[in-house]
Amino acid sequence: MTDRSKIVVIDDELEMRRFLKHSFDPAETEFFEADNGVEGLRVVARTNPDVVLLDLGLPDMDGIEVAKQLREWSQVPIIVLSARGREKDKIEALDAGADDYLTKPFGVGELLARIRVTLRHVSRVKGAIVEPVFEVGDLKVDLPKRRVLVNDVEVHLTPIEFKLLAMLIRHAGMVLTHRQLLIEVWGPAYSDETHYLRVYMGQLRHKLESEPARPKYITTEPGVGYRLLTE
Amino acid sequence: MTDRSKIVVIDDELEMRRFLKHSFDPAETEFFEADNGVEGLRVVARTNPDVVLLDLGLPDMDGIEVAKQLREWSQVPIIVLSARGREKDKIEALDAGADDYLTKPFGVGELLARIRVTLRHVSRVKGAIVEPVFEVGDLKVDLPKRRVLVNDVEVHLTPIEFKLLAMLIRHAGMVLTHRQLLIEVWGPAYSDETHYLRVYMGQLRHKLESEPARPKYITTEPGVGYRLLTE
DNA sequence: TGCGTCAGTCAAGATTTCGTCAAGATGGAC
DNA sequence: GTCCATCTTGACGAAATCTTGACTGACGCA
Repeated sequence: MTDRSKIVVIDDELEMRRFLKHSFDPAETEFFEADNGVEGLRVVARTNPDVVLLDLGLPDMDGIEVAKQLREWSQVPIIVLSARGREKDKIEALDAGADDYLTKPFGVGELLARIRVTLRHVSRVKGAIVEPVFEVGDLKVDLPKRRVLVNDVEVHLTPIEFKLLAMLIRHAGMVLTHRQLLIEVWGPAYSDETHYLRVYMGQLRHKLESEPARPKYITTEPGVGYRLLTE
Repeated sequence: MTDRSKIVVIDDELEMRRFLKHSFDPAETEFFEADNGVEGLRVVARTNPDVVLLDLGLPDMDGIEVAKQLREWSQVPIIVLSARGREKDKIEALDAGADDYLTKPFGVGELLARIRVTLRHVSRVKGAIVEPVFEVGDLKVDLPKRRVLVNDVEVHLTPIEFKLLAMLIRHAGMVLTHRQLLIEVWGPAYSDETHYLRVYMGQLRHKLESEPARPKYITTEPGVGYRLLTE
């Protein structure tokens, strides 16, 4: 971490953003802010920060939803800062992909210490970062914007199709087993519904491949799963 | 994480240990306990757990000290469970190497959610750092990605072929008996079907060796089994 | 030499898994 | 309520994989 750490704060309260801004040393930290969820996602996509501080009570969308959407294309550590102190909220946030949960009001010292912890994790993980824009052949996928282009023409994907494709992209080049895909996209209760995969892989190929019957991108590993080719 | 997760609890209060023990599903979790710091360090060393739950108020040494000593040789995630709620304690613990800090009393649900978060980190790190790519001669095998290259050209293996090769690689250089291979790949009921091995070793050689009739990699140990040469 | 055992090769079914199509079922917007 | 996009489910031919058996050759041994 030779460079300054980049931090994004997503919170609608101006005072909270100011308070946080003054909690960091500008010599060590680049500070970005957003006052709603949509803007927050955009800022994260643009700045590729080291940590995201996320408030749950946003004007346009729930913070949990922001965390989930972020997790579809980014591994950035998310620390939730919330006035909601109920256990249920914490569990939900953590399971949605948050890395830590602090209940307001909190001490600056503790926040900084918890940020240090997450940065420790990141430095261990680095190398597993995924570019937010995936490109191979005629296919371009901008995960944060949820846009898919084939030959520079936008293609519409349904929610499940997109989730499937995002999962394949996050592990591009690797074989993902039927089980892994089903659990990640449909949930643990669906881990045996391999038929869903056949149907949806077919739909994806139909939308993305020039020759769906002879796929260039999404290949089948018979008896095992599927793989997205990287070149 | 096919196996059960291993959890070590270091806490001097018997009730707390019992409470925690009953919070986990024994089908998913192996549970170890220690009621003081020295014993705790020993248990961690012996069991190599996935998570450590650490109380700060131990009879023989301070929990912070336990965390520091642990960090000298282990990366295992540490979640501190403490009655001390002061910010100073939290900061100290987190900077000593703890990954999270929960103030007693806490809800089981939240604890479990935070454990899930740390396990998520671990599995990410494991996948990122360990790179078990096997290489010998013209043959490259990336087990996690399930990719096999011969002369940098990808070769497709069927599920059984891949399982066989993976088994050989995990024990490269050693002789694996017919029995061992059959039990591992086909299951205990097939331990006498040596004919399967002949057929599949033939197929593997055909796909991997330049001269299948005079194999460089997969050699036969007559009457015993097969061996994958390492150089 | 003749016999039995073991290993390797080949290929024909048998079986499992895939891809495709399309008809309901579902659920949200209006 | 209707309409629309999406998801779920079933049916069936195609493809890949697995199993099985027949045949060959190598080797050791009586």
